[in-house]
Amino acid sequence: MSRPRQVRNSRPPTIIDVAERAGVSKSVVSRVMRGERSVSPSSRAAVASAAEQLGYRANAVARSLVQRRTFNVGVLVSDLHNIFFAEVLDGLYAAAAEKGYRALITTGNRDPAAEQLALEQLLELRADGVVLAGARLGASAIAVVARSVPIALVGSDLRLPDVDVVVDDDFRGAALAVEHLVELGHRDIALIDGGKGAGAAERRNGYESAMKRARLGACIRVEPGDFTEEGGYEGARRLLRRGRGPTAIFASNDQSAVGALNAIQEAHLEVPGDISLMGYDNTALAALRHISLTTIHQPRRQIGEMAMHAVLRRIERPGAKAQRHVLAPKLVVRATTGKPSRGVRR
Amino acid sequence: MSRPRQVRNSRPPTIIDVAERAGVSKSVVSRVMRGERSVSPSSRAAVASAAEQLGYRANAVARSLVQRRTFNVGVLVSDLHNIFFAEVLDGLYAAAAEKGYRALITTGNRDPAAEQLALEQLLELRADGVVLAGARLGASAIAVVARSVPIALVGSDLRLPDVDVVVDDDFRGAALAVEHLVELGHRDIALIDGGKGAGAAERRNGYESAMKRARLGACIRVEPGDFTEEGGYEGARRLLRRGRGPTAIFASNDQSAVGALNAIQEAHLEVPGDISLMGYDNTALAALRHISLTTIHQPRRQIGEMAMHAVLRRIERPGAKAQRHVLAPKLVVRATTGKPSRGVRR
DNA sequence: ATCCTCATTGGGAACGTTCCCATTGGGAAC
DNA sequence: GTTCCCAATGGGAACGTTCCCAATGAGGAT
Repeated sequence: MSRPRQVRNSRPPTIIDVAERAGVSKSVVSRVMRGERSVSPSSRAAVASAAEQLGYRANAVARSLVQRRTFNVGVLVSDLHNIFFAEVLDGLYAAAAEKGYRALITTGNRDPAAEQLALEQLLELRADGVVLAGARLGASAIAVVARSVPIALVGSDLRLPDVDVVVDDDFRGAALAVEHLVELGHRDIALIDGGKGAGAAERRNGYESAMKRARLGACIRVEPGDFTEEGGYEGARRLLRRGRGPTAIFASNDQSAVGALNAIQEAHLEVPGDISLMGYDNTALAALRHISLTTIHQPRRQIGEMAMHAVLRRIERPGAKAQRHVLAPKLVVRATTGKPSRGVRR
Repeated sequence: MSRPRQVRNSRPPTIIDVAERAGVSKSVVSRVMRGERSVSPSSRAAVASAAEQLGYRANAVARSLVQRRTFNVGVLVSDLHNIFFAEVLDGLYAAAAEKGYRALITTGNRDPAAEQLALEQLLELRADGVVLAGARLGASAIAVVARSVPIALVGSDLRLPDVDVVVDDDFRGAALAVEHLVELGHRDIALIDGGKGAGAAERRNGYESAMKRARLGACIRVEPGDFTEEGGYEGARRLLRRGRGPTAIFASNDQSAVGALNAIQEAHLEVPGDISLMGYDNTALAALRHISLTTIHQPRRQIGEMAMHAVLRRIERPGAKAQRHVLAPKLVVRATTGKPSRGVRR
């Protein structure tokens, strides 16, 4: 009685299988695979052909174990729905690839507990470094992790020891917006706030400070909001309801600007004829010709690149100090801003 | 002369360090960590406290090596900028977590060569399975990989052996759109095509077939497009330029519908008063109150869940056959569709 | 009292690499 | 012809787990 035929999807070939077929030792195969040069041309050819025939693929798991590093950098993104992070990820990827690392993305879906778990798993996988993009994680949790692995933050401006931070200068960005509107001749410039959202506080401060600098301190008006379309809509409605509405609205992000746009149209006002509108972030939304929103651009891709560079730098030089990197925003003028109307409004 | 003090950031603790401190063997520690129950309460407590004190974290790399599986499922996303995939990823994640796996995301940034490389790396990392979401990879490349690891496709409807496929029934979805418009009384319903985009061909076929079924075969008009805003804009402009324009435009995706919306407004036509407009995908764009686009919804999250389930199923039962899973789309009526105007147009 | 069972424990092999060190042999230098 | 050097090679240890098997001993059944 014969054994059942071995149907097993035979294990993937190892370095030893390749060595046998090529008639060399495993050391030689290893050297060829790693591209070392102290291998004779004939061995090299034999190994290459044997590997090809067997469909050999290096086992990164075994390699990571012995090298005690993975060349993986974990990226924890709070929210993949937020298009803002897509471009940050591009930068992250590109910078990692350039230095021979891979970026591994996970997400906690805006849930702090899930984020904590995801981070934990990244560490179990022995990621050489971690980038937290917009993480909702508590500062203490981050501080703990920072002791065991290089870590960089994007979006959240926490000041922790041994944690790199990459942020856009939101204070300056908001000032740019105000300056643009002032230059056009606006004085009654209202802000729709971002509440507790990332960067909201800085944007509010930037707005207020720029207004004061333009001697418009008396015109400061901050309407509550929350970075959502709904919030922008409600905020704008409240602003327009009051007796003397502003001639310009600066929404703290594009999303809420679009909401505001809606409220403005419902009030039968023209943009920018009757009222000017600005957003922040320069998302794809703002670029839609249908919306064509004047906004502030953050160098998203560059933010990603810098964050990755920061982590890689500290991976390769364990002693190096973490830093705070601040990037400059840019004004993007589109169709929603113009000179204030002198005529009747409302 | 004393040696320089050991400044080295001492290696992370291993199972052996924990064992020593707890006064048991490494086997016991391993058992506690894996939650096995044949461990005495006292040992369990000792191990737990030792691990806690040392800040021990299991090394997934070592575990994966000996178990010859990683509990990782690689997810290759063609484009993180495409919000469509965000929700698919949610489903993917949820389904993986539920079964004790993790999803690891990578991307090729729409570049086939980069995708190939990313896939290769996923396999080197020994992912137990792979999900390709909207991959631009060639069928032959996928077929090769499918021989060594369970793989599922989302978005691209390739029919390959040993490859699970999860797709929305785009044919049916397009028919839903046409039926909705016909019900409202439209006859001249034009399609703005999606070119070579994923699902475009099926949507076109669904449109044509539904038109014929409604005895409107003579009214079929397919305008070239490419799933972009620009393409939608140009397509709509061409449609409106002709003598007798359609009373309804069905754009093959939301993005191009927004472009079309723009062209319509430029032509000083009202939506839906003068002309009705539909999109496809029910993206966040369509939901903006400012746009409020009638569209076809794909069960994105469910698509992700099914793809992950398919892969996990074949990971756990290596013999299992791959399948093709087709999900049903849904009509979402918003503000851009209405009865055709009898009056003058243009 | 003796045997058996079962829960608990410990030790060693294995996973597939890389790294280090020793060995080999051929050619250059003397 | 001897010595030396260096390129090329091979073998073994190590990485940190899991898994398997053997050993131990307590307690129940006889």
